[in-house]
Amino acid sequence: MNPVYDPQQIEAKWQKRWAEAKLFEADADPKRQKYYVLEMLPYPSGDIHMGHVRNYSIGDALARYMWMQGYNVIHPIGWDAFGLPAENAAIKSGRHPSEFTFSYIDRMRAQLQRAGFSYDWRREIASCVPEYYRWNQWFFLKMYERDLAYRKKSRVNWCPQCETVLANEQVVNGCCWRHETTPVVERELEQWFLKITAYAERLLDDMKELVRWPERVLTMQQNWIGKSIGTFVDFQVDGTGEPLRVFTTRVDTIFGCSAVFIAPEHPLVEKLIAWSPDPGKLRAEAERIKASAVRARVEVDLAKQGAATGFTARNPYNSESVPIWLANFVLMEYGTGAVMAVPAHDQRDFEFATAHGVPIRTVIVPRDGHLPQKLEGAYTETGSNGKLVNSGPYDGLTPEQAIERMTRDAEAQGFGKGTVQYRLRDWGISRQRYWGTPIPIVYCDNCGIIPVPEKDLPVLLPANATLTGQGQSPLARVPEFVNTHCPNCDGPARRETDTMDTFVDSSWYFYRYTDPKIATAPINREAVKYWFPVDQYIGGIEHAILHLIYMRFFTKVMQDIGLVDFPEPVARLFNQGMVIKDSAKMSKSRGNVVAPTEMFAKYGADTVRLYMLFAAPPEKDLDWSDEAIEGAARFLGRVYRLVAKYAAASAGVRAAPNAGTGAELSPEERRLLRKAHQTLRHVTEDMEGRWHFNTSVAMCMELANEIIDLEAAFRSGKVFGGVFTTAIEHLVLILSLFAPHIADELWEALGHAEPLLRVPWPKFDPELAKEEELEIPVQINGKLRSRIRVAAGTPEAEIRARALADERVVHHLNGRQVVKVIVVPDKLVSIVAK
RNA sequence: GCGAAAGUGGCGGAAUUGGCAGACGCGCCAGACUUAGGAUCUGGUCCCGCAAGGGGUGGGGGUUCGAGUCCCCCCUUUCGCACCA
Repeated sequence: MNPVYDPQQIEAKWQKRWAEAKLFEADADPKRQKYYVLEMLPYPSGDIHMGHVRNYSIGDALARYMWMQGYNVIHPIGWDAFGLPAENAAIKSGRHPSEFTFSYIDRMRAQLQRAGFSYDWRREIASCVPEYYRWNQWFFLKMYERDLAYRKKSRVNWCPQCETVLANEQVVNGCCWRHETTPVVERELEQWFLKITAYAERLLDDMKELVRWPERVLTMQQNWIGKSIGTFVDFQVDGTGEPLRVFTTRVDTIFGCSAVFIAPEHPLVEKLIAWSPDPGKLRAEAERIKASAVRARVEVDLAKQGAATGFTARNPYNSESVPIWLANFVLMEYGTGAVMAVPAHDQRDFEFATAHGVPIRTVIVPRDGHLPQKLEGAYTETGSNGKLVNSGPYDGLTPEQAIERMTRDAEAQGFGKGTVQYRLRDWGISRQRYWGTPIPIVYCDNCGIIPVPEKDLPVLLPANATLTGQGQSPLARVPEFVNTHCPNCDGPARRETDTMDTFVDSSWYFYRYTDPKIATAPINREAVKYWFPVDQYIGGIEHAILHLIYMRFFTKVMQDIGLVDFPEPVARLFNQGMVIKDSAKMSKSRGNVVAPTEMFAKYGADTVRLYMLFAAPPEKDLDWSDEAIEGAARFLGRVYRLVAKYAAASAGVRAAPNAGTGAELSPEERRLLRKAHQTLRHVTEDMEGRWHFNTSVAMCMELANEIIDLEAAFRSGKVFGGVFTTAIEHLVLILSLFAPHIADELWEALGHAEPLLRVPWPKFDPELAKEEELEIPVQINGKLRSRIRVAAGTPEAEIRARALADERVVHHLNGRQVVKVIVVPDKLVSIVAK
């Protein structure tokens, strides 16, 4: 055995061995309990980054632990291979995006392999190959059949940097999610949408299955779906008979309605302009309001602006006519684009009314109280503390009662109805870019929109498109692609030239892993039945809404078309923190990027991985430190030298392992075994529960320190070789979760033939882990005054007597009267004296 | 503005249920071995104090024999939502 730790040599050796032994290959086996560890698949950008290393080190520790616990572990990886960066690189260089993509995949695969992650590489997938993306097209057709994919002209978010459309989920603070400083602009385009809104209720409802998901992810998704229960009320524009429908969640306040606000884009606006005595002025006002509207979300606190239209609308509840205003804070895309204004009971309306002189009328008051003459702000009580006034037949009801009764009355009289509204919008998937899945649709002059028949899939992405990155879809300039025959009438037809959002690719990839090559269907139902659900999914919080809601949506569609028989694909989700440096996210522009490959070359993968797990608990951000990683390297070096020295010197002694308990053990031996089992207990509990790998690694360090401390005792014969061996073997075995290469190397040096992944995880012995003698603190009036040594389990009375007899305690009591003595066995003694 | 999480040595972080604050590591100090050390090993390292002792977990109050942990108020940071009617 090499006396010097050489991670490069050891890691290469074991990676080769593992591959030859097919150590990480798992096949469905009904006789064995399965476990599915999934990490978010990387985009092939060229090199893996520290965030990947962290994410995958966590997953790898878990996968290895589950293997050692005897599970049949599926642990796959693949490539989210379509997308803009490759296309942009291609535009710059004149080469094809697939060239970049595949060469990057090769490079990053080698880097992941260099890290020694326990992936079953037979299951690798890449979303940019026809064998994969044809099934995106297949899902699209299934959704089209069920009216879940549809085309409509709509105002969409356009990122001028990406030169393409973005989904609502991809707009963050008014900017593109990939270009955080580029505001999105609006465009009117014909777009394909997936009807995720049809699943809004189920996406909400099934959250009750997601008990092992982080609360904040569920909250974010809930907010994103934004369900609210309310009422449509049909006003009428006076003198025209034109209906004007508003949506409200507070119909109970409608007797306090003193205006109707409409969005500047509301279809009624054009009509009002036409009817207006001064159309020019009204149009100008509408333009002004539109320009100041909420749409420009980059602005945080928008002043409330409005313009009176000169028209009034009649409130069907009390036949009162109120003015119609254009208002910049009313959103066209939510509800009906029109709201009733109740300044007394809605803060926004209150602000607007105060600024623009709209009357404020109180219709809800505290049940046993009054409201001030002049309100400071809106009174928004909705519960039984409030009651209705000035509301005709509804006076005296609580807001809750009133909402129910008034909605019922509106329905009975035909001027309104109860409704549920969602913030969630349908998912726009059309992208005017090349490097994505072609949308399998054909436009025929005779037959209209015709889906490509299933048997004609895949619609291949043409290899020869010219990429300019400007505006239109590149596919539109490839005549051989565009021009086709109608599947229906065989007449000339044109293909859809947009490609799909790449989030479609990642909405179902984890199913494909279970049978990555199946050519007859997107997924193998039998394989999915065995392997699903994903037991543990690990990835960054940035996907809390985007990917994690799309993926849930896809699974529900798959359930509806009979592909799977469960509503949720992922049982447990974990979001790891980011890797940062100098308290900022690593980025090329900041120049604070630490390349994993360089660190692997300098320290070895084991050290980097150990450090990733040790430096912070996994859910927190981890600030990379060039110095602190040295500590991880030093630790592995010490363990290596410990075992190397021991293996060389004591071949005879370690042939007699003895991990038994009993009186024959020396105090040193008991101490060593205790530490070994405490470490095992800690790590086992950590893996099963809290996932504070940083403390697990710390425990390994403590165990190593203890062993090194007792090395002399071992040499002098006070510690029997068997016990020493047991302690070292425990250390190496536990370490294999975090630093697998060195662990296998040392395990082999200790005389074992099997790699650690195949060694059962030992059960800790609670008896051995127990402390036998304790030092417990004695407090007098809350201050620590002494410590007494007692055997574990000493009865209360004895502890009490020992504490009171303690020399230091007697000294500190100084004759004062003992009022009370609290003894917590094995923990502490607290004396109250006066 | 609303909601959530967090605030502990010079630094990363320990302290599952209220019970010795600072485990483990980094850094730093001293020493050993060395031609040398950015290798390795040993010891030390919350603050004040020679000591006895005192103080200490963002600030202030409270509950308790006992509070980093529970309660109230305030401050700061991070994240999410921000006109969704």
